[in-house]
Amino acid sequence: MIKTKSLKPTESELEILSVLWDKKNATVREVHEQLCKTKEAGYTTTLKLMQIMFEKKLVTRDDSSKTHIYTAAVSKENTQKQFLNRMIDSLFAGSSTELVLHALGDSKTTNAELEKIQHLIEELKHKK
Amino acid sequence: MIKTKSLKPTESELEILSVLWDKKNATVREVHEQLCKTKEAGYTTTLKLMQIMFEKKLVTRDDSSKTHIYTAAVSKENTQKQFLNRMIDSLFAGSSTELVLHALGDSKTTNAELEKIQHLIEELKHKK
DNA sequence: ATTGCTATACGAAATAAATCGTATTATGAT
DNA sequence: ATCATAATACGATTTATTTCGTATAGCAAT
Repeated sequence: MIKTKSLKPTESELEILSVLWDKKNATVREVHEQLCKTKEAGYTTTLKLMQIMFEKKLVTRDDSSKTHIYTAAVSKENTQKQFLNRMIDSLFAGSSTELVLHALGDSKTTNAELEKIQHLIEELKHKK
Repeated sequence: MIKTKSLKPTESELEILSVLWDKKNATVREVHEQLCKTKEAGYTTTLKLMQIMFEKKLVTRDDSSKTHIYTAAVSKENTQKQFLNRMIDSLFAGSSTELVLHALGDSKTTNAELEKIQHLIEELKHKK
């Protein structure tokens, strides 16, 4: 088992990671443009954030040319898992089922999606 | 629709809320004892936190006697919903299905629980 | 080479969260 | 009434996070 020194991205870092997951890799400017669509932020703020993330090793970068190119260093899957688990522990008494019930109960999930979930559940049941 | 001025509890505040949800109401000491089981913290730290939560109206309290009695002022359900939504938005591209798939895929959910979820899904499907 | 543009580096201020020490006050037992 | 105990109040410090101004450097066009 790999020691995944659980680095916990902050909210802002998460936003940046999302962009990087989406684009595979991007410059500070590209990330910044993307963020601006939803929130208000100065360019140097984004830059600083990404530099800090680099120090924390949340991202890597290619600095061979003047304009650096950033890439997420943590996988979306692991990060999702990490947040999910934290949430399940702190809010759902450790029961992932409770979380699922809430997530579904609330939402306007389409039938197609519900069926997708049903399939997964069938698989899981048989795997036991 | 009630204006749910989205108060966002911090991690520490969430831990305290959990105790209150569990116990219905409790003194600072009771909350503190509970927290100590899992983490390290000074009594006055817990006290201060709860005082701040009182100012933020995350909790109410009965201060008619010297030892105040605290009660959660936000419901577990709403708080769960709020965090779930935030998480779905920021990490699962707005797709609650994706979140559910992850939550289930990862875990050692029992068959009984899986069936519980299946029932809910059936209900949801027919409600359309 | 100088100018103008765009980038990074870096420090420092502003804000938010968590922690704790000390002062004060209420209450019950002597 | 006095004392000991246990509670709250509150301010100060520390740490984390976010924000941004300013300095500096690369690069292309003139």
